Amino acid sequence: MKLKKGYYLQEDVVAAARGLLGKFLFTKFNGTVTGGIITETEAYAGVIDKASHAFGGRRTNRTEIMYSEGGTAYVYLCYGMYSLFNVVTNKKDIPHAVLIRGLHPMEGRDLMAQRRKLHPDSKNFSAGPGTLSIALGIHFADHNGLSLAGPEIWLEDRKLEFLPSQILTGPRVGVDSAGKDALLPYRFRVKPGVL
DNA sequence: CGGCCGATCCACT
DNA sequence: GTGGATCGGCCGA
Repeated sequence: MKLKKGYYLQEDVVAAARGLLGKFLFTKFNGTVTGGIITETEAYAGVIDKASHAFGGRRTNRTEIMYSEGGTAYVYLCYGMYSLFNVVTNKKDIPHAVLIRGLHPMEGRDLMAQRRKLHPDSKNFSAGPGTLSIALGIHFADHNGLSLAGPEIWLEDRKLEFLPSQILTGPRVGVDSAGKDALLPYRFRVKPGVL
């Protein structure tokens, strides 16, 4: 079943990020569903987090989406060519977000492979934040600000749980310029081999 | 308006 | 292990 609104409203974005491991992420465009199990996430803790786009309470056209109510998609362009998909959490005006960094394909594998221009038997064709969005067909120009309660992009809880021993925790990727905040253990991923 | 830079990926060495 | 691709957002002038 789809994740309830209450899940997205939780105040602890780090707990939310950890909790999203094992949840399912789906997209449905042009009638075809693609998606799978979330295997890697990172928490971005809003105004007090130097690695967050909303650090210091910055509000711009781009970051405005992060101030939406939890349960909204924040999709932005990275390095000029990759759409990165985030789940906005917490109540309106608190710009928390969870970056989805890895997906284990479960449905629509053929279409996902086709979008990636890879063979369906390929491994790891949705294993990074950029490739994951390509595989799911998510694009910053089309899907930023979309509600996760809608028919195009949504998350489901299928009662898959990981043991603490199956989860790795560590510092986030690509945030070296965030000073002390770059060291925070806000990255969570399912150990290789578990799935 | 100009310049810098980024929550990345892949081909190539 | 390294560097190029590629362009919107942001900031300072």
